[in-house]
This record gives sequence, C-alpha cells and structure tokens, in this order.
Amino acid sequence: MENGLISVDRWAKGSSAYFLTHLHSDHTIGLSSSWSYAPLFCSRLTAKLLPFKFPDFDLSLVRILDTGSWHTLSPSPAFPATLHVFAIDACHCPGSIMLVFRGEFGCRLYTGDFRWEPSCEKARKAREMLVDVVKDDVVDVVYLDNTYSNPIYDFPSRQLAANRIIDIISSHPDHDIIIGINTLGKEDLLLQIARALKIKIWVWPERLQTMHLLGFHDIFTTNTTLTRVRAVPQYSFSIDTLEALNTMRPTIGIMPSALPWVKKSLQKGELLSGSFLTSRFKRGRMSENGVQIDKQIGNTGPLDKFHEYIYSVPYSDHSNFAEIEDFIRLVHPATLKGIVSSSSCYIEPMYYFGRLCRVNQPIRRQLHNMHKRVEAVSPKISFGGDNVKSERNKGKNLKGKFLGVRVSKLSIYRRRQRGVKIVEDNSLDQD
DNA sequence: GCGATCAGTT
DNA sequence: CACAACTGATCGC
Repeated sequence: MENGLISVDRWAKGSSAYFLTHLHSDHTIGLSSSWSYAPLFCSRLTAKLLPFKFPDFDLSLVRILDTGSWHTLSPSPAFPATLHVFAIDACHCPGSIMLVFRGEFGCRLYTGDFRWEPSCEKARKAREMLVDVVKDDVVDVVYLDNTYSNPIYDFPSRQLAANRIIDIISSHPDHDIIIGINTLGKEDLLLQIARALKIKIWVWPERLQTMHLLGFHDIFTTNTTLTRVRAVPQYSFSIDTLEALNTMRPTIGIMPSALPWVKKSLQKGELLSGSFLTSRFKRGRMSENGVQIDKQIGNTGPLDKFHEYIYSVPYSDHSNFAEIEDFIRLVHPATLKGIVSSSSCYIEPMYYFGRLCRVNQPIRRQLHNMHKRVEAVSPKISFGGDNVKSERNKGKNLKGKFLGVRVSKLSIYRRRQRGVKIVEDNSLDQD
C-alpha cells in the first residue's frame, strides 16, 4: 500500500506530516506514546490534551494549528513539497477541527467528525470562516463525516436536546441523576445543566482533570455529597447499574445519544415512513424562534423514556442529514468521499449529495489556480485510515461459512477506524 | 512490554 | 441488528 505525503487521523509510517482532527479513540488507532514518525499537527486544545491520553508522547513533534489562518509547510529535507493548511472548528468535541489543504493536488477539505447546527453560534462562525476560505477556489474533494449521511437520521440540535435533558432532570427533583459520557465531549451539555439548575456536576477523577485542562474549574466535582447529578463513563452505564442504584436511592439515567432513538423508531416500524419523533423535531427546526420551540419540545410527554429508569435523548456530536446536506451545498465540491464506511445504513455520499457537487459541471478555477494538475506518478497524499476489508476478515468470514455458522454480512465490513485515504484520482492503490 | 486486531459493551 | 466510543482479551513480536 502506498503511503502519501501527509496523513490525517492515520498513523502508519510513511508520511512526512500527520494531522490529528481530534482525540477520540477511533481517530487515534495506531497513535501511541512512543509514536514518532514525523511532526503531528493539531489544534492548540488537542495539543494540550494529548499528553493526558499519551503520557510520554514526544511533544517536540507537535505543531499547533491555530484556527483562522493559513499555515504553510515549505519544502525541506523532511517535507518535500509545499502545503498550505487551514484549520476550522469542527464543533464535534473540544479541540476538534476540520482541515482545508492546498497543494499540488488542488484544494481538499477533510471534515473530520463535525457538527454544525444553524442554531449554534460557534458553528455559524466556523461556517463563515469556511465560506471565506473557499470562496475564491474550488474544493476538489471533500472527505466527509458521513456518519449520518442518510435521511433516516434526523435528530434535533444539541441545544434542543440539552433543554429536554434539563427538563427531565427538573421533573425529577428528588432523584439522583446519572448521565453517560465519554472521555471527551458533551461538556457543553453538562455546563448547560449546571447553569440552568445552579448545581455542580460530579465526574470521575480523570474526567475532572480533563475538565480542568479545558478550563472549567468550579462546575465539576468528584465529591458525591455536593450534587445529585453525576456524569459517568458511558461504558459503566447500563440497565443493571440503574437497577442497582435504585435499591439505594431513586435514580434515573439519561443517555445523550442519537442512536437509541433511531432504534426506538425502528422498533415501532416507523423509521422508513418517517417517525413521529422525526416529524416532531422537524417542526422544531423549521421554526424561526428556537427558544419557544425549546419549551414545546421540553414539555412533550415521556416519548424518550427508554426503560423504567432510563431516558434516551438524541444529543449528537455528529451532523444530521439536513446539516450535512447544507454543508455540501455550501462547499459545492467537485466530488465527495465518505470517511466512514462500516455502517449498514452506509450509502455512498454521492448518492444523496452528488447533485450538490460540480462533477457534471465545468470546473473553473478562479484566483487560486496555482498550478496545473500534474499527472501523478504516485499518490501524493494519503489521509485517514483505509476502509478496505482485510484479508484476515475475509478469511474469517469464509471460516464462518465453512463451519455452518451464519456470519452477518455486515461483519465483513466492520471497521472501527475512521478516516479515508486521499490519493490522486484514478491512482487508487490496490490491496 | 508493545502494538495491532478482535470481541464485546452501552 | 444498527452507531460511536470505549474496554478488555488475545496474538505475535
């Protein structure tokens, strides 16, 4: 397999520069404390958090990409090309960025994981920044966070979901509250809860350290006697946990996640015809006045009750279908590639968004026609993880058949790694 | 011990 | 069932 000049969220040897969009573990497969192949570019906040995840990481490799300005890598023995890169807040988790690259290969945008809601001020600013960056150029390729690039995925803004969660908590004034979170992300949700209910929030000790690194000093605590709201690792959040807790004190759990809600719709057989939840949230989104709608949503019945003690609220850090569509319309790239391909609901992004691309239109470069396209002798860039099924998996599947075990077709495609390889058109390396 | 991969969990 | 994100077991070195 070819290695490119640069890699994004991909940590195999062979590139001259590596880019990290954010610190979730599905984007750091292959990265470790002892990794040292080449300089690593990331946001300031990611750089700050990096040693916490990888304690002995060689920090002399780290290069900060502040958002809002171009950074240039000039030719040198270590980096044999000129590359311009621009980082923009992806609003996915603290430190997350999307990246615009300009080089011999043209202009390419790697979204990383992102959520840009129209109602989010930070996202609006990021969006303006992107408009400014690409306004005089054509984006040749968008590498897209296509996690939910299927119209069946429709869920409300994080603001609406947060309000729903706050309502659930305030309607259980005598209950302890457990909220499942991961090692990074959903801080805004917890902040809003703390602010709205004027309470502190318990987190586990490592998470408190993260909160301190993120600059939150007075909101979180590791002292259970100071608050009835606790954010716990999602991994330790289960029906059993909640049932055990309820033998001690009345406790409810809240799962801030988009998917159980999809599941619920599926169970009701309403998914394909448009679920009641979908239409409910659509009404909310179409309204001009978000605040009033918040209350409407918040006051609706226990539609998100998942279990006797558990509520599931569709709080997602990935863009929903409508937001992705809006994003593609905005960027209007020549073509698109998904960075996730393991989903059973996966549909080639061009299927839905191809009409928003320029593939069938004349591509006219304007100001930044920096170069002619050189016939690539070899791929110049290789981004992200590859999403090609491995020989090993194929073998495993065959074995399954041989033993008469019914192996899910999906298992062949199971890939946890995120990201994509970027190579020159028509020069895809074969595995 | 380390990294890579697989299996399994919410 | 699925998803993203994570933990833990296992294998090879």
